[in-house]
Amino acid sequence: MTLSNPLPRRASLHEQTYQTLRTSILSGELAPGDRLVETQLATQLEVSRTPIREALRQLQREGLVAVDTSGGLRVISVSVSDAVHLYDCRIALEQAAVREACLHASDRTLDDLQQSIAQSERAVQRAASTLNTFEMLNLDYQFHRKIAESTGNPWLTDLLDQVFDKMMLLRVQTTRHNPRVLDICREHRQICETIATRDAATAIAAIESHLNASKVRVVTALEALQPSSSTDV
Amino acid sequence: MTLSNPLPRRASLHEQTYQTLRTSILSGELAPGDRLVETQLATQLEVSRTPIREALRQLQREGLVAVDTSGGLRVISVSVSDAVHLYDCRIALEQAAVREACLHASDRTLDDLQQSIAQSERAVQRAASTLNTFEMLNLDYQFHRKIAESTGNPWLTDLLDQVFDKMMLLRVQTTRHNPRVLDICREHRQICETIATRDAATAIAAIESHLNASKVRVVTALEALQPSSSTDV
DNA sequence: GAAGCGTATACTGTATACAATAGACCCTCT
DNA sequence: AGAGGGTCTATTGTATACAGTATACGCTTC
Repeated sequence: MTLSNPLPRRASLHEQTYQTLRTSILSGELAPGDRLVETQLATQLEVSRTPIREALRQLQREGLVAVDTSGGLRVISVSVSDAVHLYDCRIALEQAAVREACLHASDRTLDDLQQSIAQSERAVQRAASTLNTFEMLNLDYQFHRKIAESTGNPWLTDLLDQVFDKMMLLRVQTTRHNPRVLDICREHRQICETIATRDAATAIAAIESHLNASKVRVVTALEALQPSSSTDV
Repeated sequence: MTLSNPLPRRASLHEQTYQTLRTSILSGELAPGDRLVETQLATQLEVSRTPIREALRQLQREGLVAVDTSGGLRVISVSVSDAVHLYDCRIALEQAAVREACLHASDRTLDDLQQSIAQSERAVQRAASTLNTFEMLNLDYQFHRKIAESTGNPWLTDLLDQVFDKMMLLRVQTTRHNPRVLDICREHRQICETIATRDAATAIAAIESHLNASKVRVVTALEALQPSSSTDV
């Protein structure tokens, strides 16, 4: 008799703490600019400071938190120019992603991609009034992430994850109304179809158009929030 | 009487430890596959385990070390397919970098870039027999990094830094002979000149050509080291 | 009221202790 | 000789203690 599955490993406290803090930041519960105080977090999460410190070091390296002038850590704040810069990075990486997806994605993967768009559409129609911003942004990024994954390039996926995290922060900072949900699903479907044709040039043009439109929308929203920033830019 | 400079802040042990470990990994002193044992590192660096753990968490998030099946940390090992994938990411990001550099780099910055190429050439000619691999790769990556910096996009620079680190690891793994040093400086000069013309399409073509040549060289070298990998790919 | 100083408290950086787990080594049995 | 079990040692995960630094608050002086 052989046992086919090893016993499940319980996630370490440090790992659980990391996930909790990361989700809290990306959902906006810990807001940009908030100071992260080890002793308070340790009390709230009912762990010692050790897993807090270790999780914060990882979040620091990810760029989601940064040291302030007094040595304390704060959630980063994403400015208009950050938004532009992040979109530039994103466009570069996602163009590479769709090009590689045209070359390497299996038919099975493309089917999965189509399925997940359909699921997103159904989820959005069923729950349009109850999905919060975090959840809807997650649907958006999950689509893009699946394309990256379909390239078989884990480094590309990891780099894009970092960009998506910061854009999540940005979008949480800006979104007081729902993104144009059905439009986005339609654009996703269009991108997926161009990938399925295996025509890299068309797919690249489609993703670029999609992201440039998104860039304009987000940057405009950010500038509307911060009139003084727009005059500085 | 006012004092114009604050007192210098000494780097924390955690920060010093991080830099030491990172340099040891990138120089090959801690080799790919080596296990990183907290207690031993703490003894060697004469600090407690705390700054070791914190530094290792950051290196883990950077992807330079990874957890093995038993929960211990090891320096990652970069395979042929990793090499290909990293070059794909690099090409995408560096094409964006040269395009933005054509748009945004100040004339002052371009002069600085030319100067640093000249310095590299002088350093290489003066010390061709004594510069080690790490130092020479550093000169190479410094050039590329300066282009990224000239875009004014800190996120792009950070993403590229991550890619460069892993390629440093890869190159340390493969380099038993000097890279073609003078050829690289000539290619760098050529890239810099195309950026100075502010012609993005030409600059993009130049960086792509440069990186594709490098990709072929490095992948070939890796495959030569690992004959079994080439049959698997 | 505002500014400056002193004190108390809170926070951060680091070392150390304890418990759980992994790995090495030795002994016994087949 | 090889396999299995037990014990010892080393390592990792986590909590706690201590020292240095930052911040808040209260009091005094102008």
